[in-house]
Amino acid sequence: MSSIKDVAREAQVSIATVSRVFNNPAVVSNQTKTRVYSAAEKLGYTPNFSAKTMRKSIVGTIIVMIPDISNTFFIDIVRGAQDYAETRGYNILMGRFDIHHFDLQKYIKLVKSKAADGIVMAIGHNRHFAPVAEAKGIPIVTIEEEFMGNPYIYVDNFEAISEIVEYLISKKRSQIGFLGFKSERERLLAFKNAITKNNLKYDEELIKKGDEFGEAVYASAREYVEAILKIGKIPDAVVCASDVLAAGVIKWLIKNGLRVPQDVAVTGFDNIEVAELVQPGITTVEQPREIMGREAARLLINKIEGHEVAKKIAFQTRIVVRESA
Amino acid sequence: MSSIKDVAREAQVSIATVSRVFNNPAVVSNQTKTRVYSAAEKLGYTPNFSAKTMRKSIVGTIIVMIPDISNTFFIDIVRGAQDYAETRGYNILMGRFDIHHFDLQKYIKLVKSKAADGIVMAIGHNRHFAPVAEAKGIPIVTIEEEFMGNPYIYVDNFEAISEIVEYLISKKRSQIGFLGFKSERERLLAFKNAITKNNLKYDEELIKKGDEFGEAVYASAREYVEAILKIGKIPDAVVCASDVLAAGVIKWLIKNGLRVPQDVAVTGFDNIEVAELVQPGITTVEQPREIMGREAARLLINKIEGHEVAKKIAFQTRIVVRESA
DNA sequence: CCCTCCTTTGAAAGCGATTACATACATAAA
DNA sequence: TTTATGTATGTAATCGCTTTCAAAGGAGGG
Repeated sequence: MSSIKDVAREAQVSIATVSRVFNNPAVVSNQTKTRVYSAAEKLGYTPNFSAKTMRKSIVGTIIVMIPDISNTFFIDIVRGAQDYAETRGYNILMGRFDIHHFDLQKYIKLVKSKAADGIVMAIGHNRHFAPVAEAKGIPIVTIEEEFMGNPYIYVDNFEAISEIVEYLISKKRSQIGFLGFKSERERLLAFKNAITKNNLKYDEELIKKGDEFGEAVYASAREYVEAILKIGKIPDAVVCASDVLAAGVIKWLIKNGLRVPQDVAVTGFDNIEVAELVQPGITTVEQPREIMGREAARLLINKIEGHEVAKKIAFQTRIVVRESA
Repeated sequence: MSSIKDVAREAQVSIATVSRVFNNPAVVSNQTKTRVYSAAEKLGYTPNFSAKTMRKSIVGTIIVMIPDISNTFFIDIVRGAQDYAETRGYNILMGRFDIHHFDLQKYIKLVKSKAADGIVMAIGHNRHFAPVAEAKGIPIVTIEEEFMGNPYIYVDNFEAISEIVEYLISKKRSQIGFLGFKSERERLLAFKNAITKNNLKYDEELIKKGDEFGEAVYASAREYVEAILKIGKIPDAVVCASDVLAAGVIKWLIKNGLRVPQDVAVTGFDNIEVAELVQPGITTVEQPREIMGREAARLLINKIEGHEVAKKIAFQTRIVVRESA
């Protein structure tokens, strides 16, 4: 590939002038500018990225880390972040973490070595991270959970779950079960709180906290339905901590001859595509995922560029009513 | 941040020695090595990425471009690519293209400017790309479709659709409809071919090629079901070009009082999570998505590193039978 | 004891750009 | 005409690292 030197020679100017043409065109005369442009064109010149960032302090790349679940929830966050990053001239490097890949250290290293400028960690609720000494001083923004005092974006789970429970109560449901993963503990706490606040019975037998990761969604829903069928205690509503769980529960209820929502109402969480695709459609809680991604990117980039940023930003959820409840 | 110079001073050696310790430790004595290591540790030294790649020809980053649909199909490809890339020490830069973001040029530029080494384009079937002059000479591997003579990974849609049609015939279905997007034209052609090959009637009224992008899945399925209901010609099976379409079709059939699969069998394509979550589960065609992603990354990285690579690699699909057919 | 060879290290060039500083020339002000 | 000011360009230092080449010192062979 041709370098700035080649262009300089071709255009018969110094390399400084060539550099100016691309970075500060205002200061160079029109005549030279055209000479340089056509030389660059002729040689197919593209400025070398590494050389540039070696002199500049900002690289123009941010890392977005998401858990390794094929969950549209996180994908939308990435999309939002990317949309925004683009407008500020930043690229997105995909990061990942799950039980198998706990690579925070690796990404921190990428930032330290100036391969990227900072990290958005889409943590997900109640996945906890021990502080990492090396992470100090590098720009980080998290989603859903605080991490080492860095800014974060979140939604109020307590309020959301509370709303959905109250919605069910308004529909005359009184025996309400809950299904979620352990990692969604906050949603369970919120559920417990909402139940007792409204003077309903918090029935441990109708509660299940799955232990698993990723693939286990389907099995977990099935086990839940089979368990309540076995003890013969059928709730008139089930609050699920995610839409996929809700879809699974609906599937197994119907398979066992129960009607949704007539016999059992089911609610989800997240409002991903699935919620609309299944029959009956799932009543769920919508979180502004893309916007959360955007905001995370915005905060991060502002931080990178040295501006003062908010400590935390909360977003409102919204109940989307479909047929399942 | 501290540089190689600082470490050199701290360890009382030359910068050349420090560099050797990190790149070619075999040639330096144990004594010096330990001195350098502890100096590096003490100063929190991380080699600067840009400086390094300015001297080396390989950056260690590949771009994976996917269409901007929240489709787990593409996400799995990215995951596969990332899994593999990691083992070779490469990172993934997220690229994107859709009607709104046709940014191939931008990514090509990233490669030309040595911010990345090459591109995996997860094109998707029958999305066509006009050749791009600038793309010449840069390492590219595509998925599902050939592009400018570059290597590509694909599955045989013809065979897959043919198999699914024959499976339906074996289940005594004879009036078979098709629903797909325009972009899935090859699957439609394959469908047509399979129908006529088996001496069934290819009935235009039972075929719908949606025009839309992204969000339109749900509406498209609904329109299809309403259309066949209106003309009163109910097929005994519907082949859908994707699982989300199939889920939508099932939903609307059930809503209109039809039974799946008793009245109408429905098949999908891709075997994404949804296929298992809905009731009835969707009989579909599985593509080895992650593996395709891996292979794409492998081909690309080999190409980047100057090895000879295959021209194209085909993968086998597999029918996953569930309840919907 | 001298010569050769090997191991270990340092000096310095160069990768491709940005940018502070200097210079040259033209123009406006005195 | 002389001086001050501004515009356009060039020179050279610098960013952090890799790598070639050379040199120093020790070990082994004759």
